[in-house]
Amino acid sequence: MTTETDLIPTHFIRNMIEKDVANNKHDKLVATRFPPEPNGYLHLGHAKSICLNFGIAEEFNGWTNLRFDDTNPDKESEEYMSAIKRDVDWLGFEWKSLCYSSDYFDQLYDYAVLLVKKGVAYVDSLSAEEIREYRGSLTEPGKESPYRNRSVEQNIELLEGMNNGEYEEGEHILRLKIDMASSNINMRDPAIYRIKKTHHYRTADKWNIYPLYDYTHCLSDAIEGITHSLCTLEFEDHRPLYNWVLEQIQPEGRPEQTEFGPLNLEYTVLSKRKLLQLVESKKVSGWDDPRMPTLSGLRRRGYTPASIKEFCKLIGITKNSALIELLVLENCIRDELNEMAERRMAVLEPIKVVVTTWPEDKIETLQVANHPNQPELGNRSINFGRELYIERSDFEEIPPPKFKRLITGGEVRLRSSYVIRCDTVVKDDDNNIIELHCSHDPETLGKKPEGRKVKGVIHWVSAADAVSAEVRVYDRLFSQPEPLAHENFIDALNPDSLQTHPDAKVEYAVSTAAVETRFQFERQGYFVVDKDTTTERPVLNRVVPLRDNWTK
RNA sequence: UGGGGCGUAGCCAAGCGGUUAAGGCACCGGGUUUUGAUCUCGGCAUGCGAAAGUUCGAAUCUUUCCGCCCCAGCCA
Repeated sequence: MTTETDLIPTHFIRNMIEKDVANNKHDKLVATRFPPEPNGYLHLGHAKSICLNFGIAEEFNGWTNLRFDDTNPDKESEEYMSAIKRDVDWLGFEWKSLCYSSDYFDQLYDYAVLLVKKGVAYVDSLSAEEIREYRGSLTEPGKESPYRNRSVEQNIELLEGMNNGEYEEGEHILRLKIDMASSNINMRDPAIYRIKKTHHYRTADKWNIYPLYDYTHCLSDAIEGITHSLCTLEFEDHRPLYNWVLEQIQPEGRPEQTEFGPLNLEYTVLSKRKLLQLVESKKVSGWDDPRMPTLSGLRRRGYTPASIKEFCKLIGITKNSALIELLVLENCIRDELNEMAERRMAVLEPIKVVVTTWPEDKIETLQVANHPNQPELGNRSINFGRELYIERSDFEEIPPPKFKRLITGGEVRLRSSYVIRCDTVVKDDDNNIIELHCSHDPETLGKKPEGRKVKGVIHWVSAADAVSAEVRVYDRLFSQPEPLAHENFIDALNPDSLQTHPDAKVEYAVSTAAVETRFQFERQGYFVVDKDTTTERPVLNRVVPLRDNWTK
């Protein structure tokens, strides 16, 4: 007997939080936040963070804020914000408050003035290049800026001037006065405010200066009363700075940062910058291209929220930078759709079959189960007639070994229907197969044929009822398991990641389905109705093929 | 050659000094099957990056070594 707790895998962050709650830390409150910068669409890496942040808070009866870390108006936009909200919502998580770092700009500025007055922040007037030189290197300490010891009055005046737009971008910058010789480069007087005269979509033209991440993030966490600030490993080196700022300012909240390993997935890239590059260079149709690892791409591909959450649960939370096999993701949606999706038949590359033993105008309506193991999903009617379509690849004149489908003179079962035998192959002048003339055995409907075994079963659609559709078969976006290991990841793109079947034949019951309806096309895989679909012409995307243990 | 992390099977991942090192995926083999699917049964680390050491006892503690990742944005 499995219990709820058996299903929740344990990990170091849950262990830590359990301990915190047991020790009455933060009054037993677990408050987290998901803090994306609105500079791109959310992807699977974010899904991992979303599931962790929202999931763990939910488990401990706490709450989670959705916070837009909007401190760099050059790269951010409202389009990204609404896409992010839509995606988090689609996954099924509810945020307690919708927050914006920009809502704290006044407070952040007051804190900055406070730091200047305390003598732990100063306005530097070195150029960006000089600052880089002064910063030293990984092995050499940095040296102090000549502007480091300006008086408080001077610093305040300069800071106000920066804020009032009296200086150009790059002329001055506000830095923390920490330690230019620190072995941790983040502590070598990090910049906390830069002049940027960009219009901000929320604060308009109020500010000429914008705060930087290290300064903004910890304070935003504190202001919101976040208890557990969970982020990825690359911020580990920033934790001392996170704590330093909070100690200086002593805001009410005492959030603590904990880092976990990022998600890497084979045959894809999980980096907003890289994904943006794919979008801008038109290598994909957009952020929601079904090949993209974005949540909107996965959604269009046919993935469900449950399948993505299941994936996040399976991969676990550790401090390893795990590289997950693609099939783990694929199995998640396969398993769900195997349970849920109604079966249909569709022929992607049709070849016509004429059942010569079937009367010209006879139509037989067959009742077919929508699911082999779930009778509650009911039946549907499909017609059998003299002319049918079968898959071109299901017929071979010269069959390879162990071929279980149709061959000249051979028999095969038409799924849910009769056994047919191929008598004649009709070809055109160029030796292309035009159609197959077959005969059926009327004694084989719902019965095994007598005196012989027919081992193959193939799918089909009746020509009279078939609806022409466009079926898009997607494959992995990259042909290399680690695209970023290449000089240029663009070179690792899979040229065959999309194969379109413009004249597929689907049974009628597919053509009436709503966008996002998912089916299993028997023997082939799972497919979803795309938003490009029209009443005249259904468009379907392949989510994932069925498992295939025989080809290799 | 500075700092911060990480190394348990092909891929994830439990394990926190005490029987034969959880589990999942993949893989291999058997059964069922009108989807070469599903389902089902079984197999799959004398070994925990390596080497020393502590201990009656080590994946777990110590030391050294090796490998991989991150950090020198006025990005987040």
